Amino acid sequence: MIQTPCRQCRLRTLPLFLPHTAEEIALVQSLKRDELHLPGGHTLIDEGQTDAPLYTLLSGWAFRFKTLRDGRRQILNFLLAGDFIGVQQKMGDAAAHGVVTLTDSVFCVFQRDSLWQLHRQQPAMGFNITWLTAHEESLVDDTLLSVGRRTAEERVASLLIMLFKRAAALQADGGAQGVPFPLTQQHIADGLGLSLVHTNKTLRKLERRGLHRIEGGRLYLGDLQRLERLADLYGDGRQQPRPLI
Amino acid sequence: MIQTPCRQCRLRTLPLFLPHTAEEIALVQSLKRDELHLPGGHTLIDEGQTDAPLYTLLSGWAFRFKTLRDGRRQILNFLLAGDFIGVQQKMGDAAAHGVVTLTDSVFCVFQRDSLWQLHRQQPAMGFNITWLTAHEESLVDDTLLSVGRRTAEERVASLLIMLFKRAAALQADGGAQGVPFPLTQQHIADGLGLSLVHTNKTLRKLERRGLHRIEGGRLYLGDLQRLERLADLYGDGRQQPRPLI
DNA sequence: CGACGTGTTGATCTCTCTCAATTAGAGTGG
DNA sequence: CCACTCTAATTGAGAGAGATCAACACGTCG
Repeated sequence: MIQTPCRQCRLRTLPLFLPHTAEEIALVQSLKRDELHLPGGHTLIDEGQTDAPLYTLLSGWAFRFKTLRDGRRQILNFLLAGDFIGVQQKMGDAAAHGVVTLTDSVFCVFQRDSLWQLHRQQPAMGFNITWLTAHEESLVDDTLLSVGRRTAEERVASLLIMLFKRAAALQADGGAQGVPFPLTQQHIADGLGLSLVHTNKTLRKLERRGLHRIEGGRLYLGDLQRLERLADLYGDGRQQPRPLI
Repeated sequence: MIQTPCRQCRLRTLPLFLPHTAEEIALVQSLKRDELHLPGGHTLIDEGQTDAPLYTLLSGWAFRFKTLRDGRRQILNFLLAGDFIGVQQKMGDAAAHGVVTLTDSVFCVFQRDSLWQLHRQQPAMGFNITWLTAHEESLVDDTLLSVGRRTAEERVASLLIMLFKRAAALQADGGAQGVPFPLTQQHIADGLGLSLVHTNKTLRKLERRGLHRIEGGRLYLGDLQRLERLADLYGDGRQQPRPLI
């Protein structure tokens, strides 16, 4: 088990993340219990699990989801490097959603009371976590708007744009050569409240219009402007810097 | 303008809210800038507004929403007494959603850096706010599951149950005599991603089956068990105590 | 009393779902 | 090296849940 020291965390070098003091980093390091490597397609947290710790996604892709008894599944959002997992459940609560990996992933595992320790010992980090949590909610808000009020074409377009931008922000080249795209069409469907078949047809339609291309596990956007117009997405100054822990 | 002292806040007496120390309450009081009284149907925050302060809903009902350019509207969630408003936008950000009242409402207005002051001076409250924010996200998660994967009947049933439970928790009688229900069918439709007409037909269908009744601005549930089964809602230990600030 | 907001209902229409079948690629074992 | 199996993508056809269009009822209010 290779332990990455927080001080040398690859994520810290990205412009996306806030700088932190040595004390802050040392605190985070002291709370880190383990590093968990999972292959793609594996369960990190089961729906209803009661004892899930706090995680951070160090590398890879994953997603949060909920299901109905008969198996209908809704993906709540996709998780990329730097995202938090498990802030929701207070100690003792059942997880209200499951988490599954899309790719080989590495998670930092934190002890259960980390959230409290962080707040208590470094209020500035606590404040950032509140804000991060609120920001994650706003991602779900966006999806809810899509699923509730956009047509299939609009939904697919906006999802592609969102994922592209998030993934591009984690790359040095900013997505010039496309971004990794490990989702199957079933994941897209479950993320947008669509059926698999209709998702496929919609995707093909957009592709034939030259709006995007998915190939070899990578996503390339053809005409961002046209996609954004289709999705009714505002030019979008939303892409905020997200502090790491 | 009547200023309710936080120490005597009506909400504090409800079992729903956590106890707080005198220092905590004093701090909150010191950060409170104003009290805002709005009639029903009024805008508290415009979509895209950049300078919204932090609010707390002291009494009344409101909702958060987003719209597309052509006017399609999605209600993200309904706000009841005790809810926070505006944690999302960091200072300087544009509000990602609008907020409008459903009934005459009273808001506590807090200065912009309150969130930070709370974290800095009372980390325990900061921690609670993080958790509250995460909890609010889980409400949106629930709605997303509904809108993405439930049929119209299931959606309506689950919304009625959710609102009933939330409203009942704010009442002394726990909803035995029904709960206030200030939504129009258009609000329900916009909260569930349905059309107005179909919402009406679905509502009538459930009503004819004796599952609920809306009358004189109050909601009465006929058969909670049957409604929950219809909505595919789990018995639900979810109703957590929510700390007030 | 007319205008307006809200609720109700019937009649289409259509977007999306479901069912079914086919193709392609990756992996496995003989 | 080749059947065999599995998963993912693709496409057509028919069905259906929910949208849209249109009318009307009812209460409130200026």
